[in-house]
Amino acid sequence: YVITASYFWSNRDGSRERWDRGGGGGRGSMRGHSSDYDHDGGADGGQRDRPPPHLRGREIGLWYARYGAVRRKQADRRSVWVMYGRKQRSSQISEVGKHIVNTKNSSKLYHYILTVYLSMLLCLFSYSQAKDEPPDMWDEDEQEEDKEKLRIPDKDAEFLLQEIVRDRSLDDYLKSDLESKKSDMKYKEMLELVELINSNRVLVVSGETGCGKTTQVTQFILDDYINRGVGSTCRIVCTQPRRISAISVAERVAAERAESVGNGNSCGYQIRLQSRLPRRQGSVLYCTTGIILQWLRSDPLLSSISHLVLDEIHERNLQSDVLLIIVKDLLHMRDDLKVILMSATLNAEKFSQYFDNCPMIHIPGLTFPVKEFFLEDVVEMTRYQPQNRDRRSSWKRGFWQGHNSRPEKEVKEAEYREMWPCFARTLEGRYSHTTIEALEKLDNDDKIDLELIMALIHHIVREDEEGAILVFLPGWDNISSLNDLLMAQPMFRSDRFVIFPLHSLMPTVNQTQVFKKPPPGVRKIIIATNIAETSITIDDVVYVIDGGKIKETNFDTHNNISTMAAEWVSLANAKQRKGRAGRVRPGKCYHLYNNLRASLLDDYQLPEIMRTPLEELCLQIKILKLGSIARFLEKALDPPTEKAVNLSIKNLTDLNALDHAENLTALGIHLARLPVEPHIGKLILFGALLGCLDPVLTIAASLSFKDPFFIPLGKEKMADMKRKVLSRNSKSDHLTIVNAFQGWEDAKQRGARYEREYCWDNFLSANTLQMLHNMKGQFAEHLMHAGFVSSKDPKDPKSNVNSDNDKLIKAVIVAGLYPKVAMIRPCHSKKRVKVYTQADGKVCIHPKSVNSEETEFNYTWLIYHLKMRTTSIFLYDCTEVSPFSLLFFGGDITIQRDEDQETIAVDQWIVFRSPARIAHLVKSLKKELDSLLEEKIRNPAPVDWQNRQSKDCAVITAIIDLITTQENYFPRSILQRSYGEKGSYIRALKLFY
DNA sequence: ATTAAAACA
Repeated sequence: YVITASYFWSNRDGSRERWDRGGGGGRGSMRGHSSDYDHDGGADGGQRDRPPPHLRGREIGLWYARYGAVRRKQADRRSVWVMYGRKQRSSQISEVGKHIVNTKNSSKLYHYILTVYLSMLLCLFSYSQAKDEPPDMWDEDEQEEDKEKLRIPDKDAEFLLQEIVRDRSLDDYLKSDLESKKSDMKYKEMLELVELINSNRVLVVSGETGCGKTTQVTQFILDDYINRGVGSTCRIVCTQPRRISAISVAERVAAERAESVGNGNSCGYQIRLQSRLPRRQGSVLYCTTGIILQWLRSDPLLSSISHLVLDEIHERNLQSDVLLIIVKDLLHMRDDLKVILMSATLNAEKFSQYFDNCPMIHIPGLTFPVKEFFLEDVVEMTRYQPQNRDRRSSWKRGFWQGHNSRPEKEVKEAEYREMWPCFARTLEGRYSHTTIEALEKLDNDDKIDLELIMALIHHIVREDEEGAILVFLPGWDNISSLNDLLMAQPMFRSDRFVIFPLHSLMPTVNQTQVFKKPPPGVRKIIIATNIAETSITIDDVVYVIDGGKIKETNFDTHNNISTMAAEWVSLANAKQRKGRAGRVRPGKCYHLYNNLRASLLDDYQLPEIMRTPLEELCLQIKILKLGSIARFLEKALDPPTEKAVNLSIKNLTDLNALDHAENLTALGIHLARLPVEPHIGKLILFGALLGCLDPVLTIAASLSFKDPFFIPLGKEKMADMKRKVLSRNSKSDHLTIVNAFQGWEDAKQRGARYEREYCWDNFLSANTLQMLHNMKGQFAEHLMHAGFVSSKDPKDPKSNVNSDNDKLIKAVIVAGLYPKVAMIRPCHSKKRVKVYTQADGKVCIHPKSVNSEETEFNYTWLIYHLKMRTTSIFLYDCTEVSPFSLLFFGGDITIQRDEDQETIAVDQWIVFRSPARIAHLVKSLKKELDSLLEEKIRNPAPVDWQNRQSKDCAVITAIIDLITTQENYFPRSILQRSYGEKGSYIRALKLFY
């Protein structure tokens, strides 16, 4: 059963506030007079639900009357057709009530459509559009408001100083208005939604962003409980995919309820390391999905929760998919739990089917209409002629496509090629010949045509009204090129334009400037990645240029490697991008792909659970005691492949986190408890055991979150240089971060001014550094609870006796990240060294790494964390490590004679030449260390560094001494010989001494 | 054969 309701509450409160302040452009209340009266803008534009401030007395009443009529007309018009289901199939609803509508699977499924009109809700709930901006922008806005007031003192004075005389007609109007709201049928119908929730255990609520489901549904439930006098039994938790949205939604809801967030009020939020909790009973909590997954560890039934609302599940994040599996099982154990799933319209049905065809209710969004154009329209209107390109790009595409794309994509591509001639014929007559020719040319190029985007921007600037332009591109490269192209033209350099590149690595993501509406006559152009699809919302965008591509990571199980490549967007992406143009007024969206391509786009991107390594998830499944990993994951909405699951289990077994019966080992339990992936967890444990906690936690935090460096556009080389300086010749990206972090701590201690200066000078993000700092605290707390350290302070001296020992820190990185090892082979003919891994053969050090141009290494081995295939296989971060660190903290040691050489090898492939006598000594010392570490893992206790007699201390200090001083005993390791074998290039390297 | 998508405990 599908139940469809239409709500007509004002969803544009946010835009109203903006217009009030805007003054500059469009139909602002400050400047509009008559225009506020004859109000098509009342529905589509400026003022939404309050009369303009310059109206007086009776005029206000008249305004309300008129405005109400316009709203109702709008509501009627919109309610006639409710878009429903995939591919814009629509179901007609002729009247309020229940109708049976036939949908796709007509033989199986009939849908009840219940329409609920709630147009008057706008009076009861002041709702405004959820925004995802960082909170700091609000401060800016308040300043704006102040300025605005100063600028137009007479208007304010007029409002303030007017004489108040009793106006009986207004009195009557106000009274009847209030009563009609109270008794309105439509308000009662709102209660039907609540009843639907009360009478079903699972409900799918579908609606586009901007329909208000996130802020309203939770409040409906809560208020219903309170009204029925059972408010104390209601405890609603609503999950959000992003930290910022959890906070901003909680703030909005609190504001609607005239309360502050948290403080034991009715609404609060909780995200990692930050919370403002509401009262325990009769409240709504917004939290990130990960929070719930953590709760499950202490309360597998979530027994105190009455309603679980999962928002934005259509995004198909790893965590929300996992929570869905758990919730589905949880319903068998908790018959009093209510689950509300909130999704975009496009695939809401799928969630309903997953929960045994649970009821669905649809809430139409009320964003402004956005006119869509496709490539053929864009070419026609710009009369664009593509340049002939050299053929190298298509050769390269062909070369990598087989490697980087999923097979389904290739099938789609073939289908596209096959249908192209037919499609081209349908264009004839409707489009000019030059356009069709241009389309054919464009079609043979896989790259996004930035010249075309330039032409389109020119066209918009020339022909269209004012309003910001947002361009979606897949990555840095494109953003940078388009920025250069624009900046090459004097027109765009003039003060009539402001251009913001937007990318997670660029400092612009933190600038409030980006969100501000520019002064009149100035056009804002934003060139962004998909960061502007969901994470960053810029309200005044009116024109969206959708480049049509998006970078997607994937996991290639065949070659066992993560990949990233630009792919065609999904329909969901395209829809989301389009929606970005309709936030303040009707907008336009230009898709840079043709209609044939559009018809072949996937509905959605592949769910994350099918694209990512699953090790961490497997540990979570085990610690939550959810049974067999494979059987659990089979229950997913879209299960990962068996191969991917088995690979993860194998990796965990190799890591000694799981035994062969798939049970958590002692190590596995510790790793599962730490909120990081298993390799990072191991890194953290070793940092604690070897007395270099603080720097190692910095590395762990950075690897599991992100590194704190910004890269300003156009200053890439400068940023590289700054990192190189901070590396202090450590030949390590990881120690570079430690140095940067310590520098920040020192600067911060000297004062806020110095902190700012330090971050600015070194291209560092203070926000990220602060987050890393907080995460370190969380890790240390875990370690203390587990018993590995005696203090929850990462900087406690007892945990940091060896923290100044860089060689030891590098060895700890080996202990954590092994077996992610690469071999360096100096290349004398060329500038750069060559790097190999066992499984991939030749790889490259990513140019961002401080080691990318390094030629003088002390050792021939690197340890890395992130390896990904893009145009080549890159190691994104790496640290040079010594043979002893590999011998002691790497895998199994074998000693053998190999072609008249006595050798010692780690896991058979990291081979060093060494006399058998020394090799056996190393092996037995390693054995001591292993048993000591195993004992420590079984019975965690801080190492007693004071008592040199204790066995712990003796073994560990011996090894630390060896690692620290080995150069004094052994000359530099030298590559002696290497030979290739099937699949793996290099097998042997020998330590010469 | 020189590069960077997003997000979370």
